[in-house]
Amino acid sequence: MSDLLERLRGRGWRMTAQRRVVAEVLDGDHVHLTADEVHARAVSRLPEISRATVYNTLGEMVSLGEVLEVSTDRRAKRYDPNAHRPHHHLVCAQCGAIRDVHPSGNPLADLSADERYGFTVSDVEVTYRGICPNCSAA
Amino acid sequence: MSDLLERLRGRGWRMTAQRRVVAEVLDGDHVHLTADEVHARAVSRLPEISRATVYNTLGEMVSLGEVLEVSTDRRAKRYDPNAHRPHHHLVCAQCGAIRDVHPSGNPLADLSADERYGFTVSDVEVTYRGICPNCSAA
DNA sequence: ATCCTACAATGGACATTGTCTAAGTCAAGT
DNA sequence: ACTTGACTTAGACAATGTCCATTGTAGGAT
Repeated sequence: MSDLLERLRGRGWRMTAQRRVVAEVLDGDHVHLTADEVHARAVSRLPEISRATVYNTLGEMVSLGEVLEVSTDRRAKRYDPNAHRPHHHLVCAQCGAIRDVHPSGNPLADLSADERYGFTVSDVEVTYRGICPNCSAA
Repeated sequence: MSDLLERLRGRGWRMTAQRRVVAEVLDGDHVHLTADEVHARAVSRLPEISRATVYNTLGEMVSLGEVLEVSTDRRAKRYDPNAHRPHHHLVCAQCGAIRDVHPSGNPLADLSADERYGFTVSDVEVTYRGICPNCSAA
């Protein structure tokens, strides 16, 4: 089940109970938990795990490129284990639900040279906003 | 000079010294100050202005649609007085410098129906990241 | 010009998210 | 089983933002 855990193990990561739990909590599709949500779920499996460890572990997974940081709102960062398929995000403006999406165009090509102001542009991040089916029904 | 101030006045905004100063500080092109930066500059003109007032005033200008909130990093929100020309942002990953940009494509059209998961998509926000000329020289 | 009153400003407490540190603990190689 | 350096912990701290009770004031009414 845990592809993420497998990949991390294969990189000589020192495996600890805490790291295992964090990786397991984070695994899955369309998963975008905040650090404190990860911590809350981790605590239910390993009650003595500390907040700092969760933050550290998430940070390491990001550095290793196994997890992406997502900032769809300006509250907490969210962590996306689906790091190996490039994608953007669709966010419900009301309830905050997030889906991974794969738009067809390439926005990098849409930025002309004179709109780059001499920057070396390397990355683009696209966030779609709207209302999810649940919220528009209510 | 202050278009922003003019527009606000024209909406029956109750004009106070504090609001005037905030509007003046914020006016201009490629301006993207954080709330505390606005506060710092406001204080130099009106020493007794409080932080809460700056936050409130910025929030009201955003509600009135005269100023945009921009979240290019996950630290402080930034406020962009250029609310009447739709645009996206180009951010230096190193020093945080921000330029307004106007890409040619329409990313909304790039999101197919089956990638919308039933959402009513109304808006898209694009952030380009790269290194600015200053930082790449250094 | 002065008075009223609703709206605005103040300052300080509080909340949330995240970082840091010093000390204790443990995984994994030998 | 030892040893060691990496990991974990708890809690203090920092940055950003919100809230509330109190005080002040802009602008209309008199």
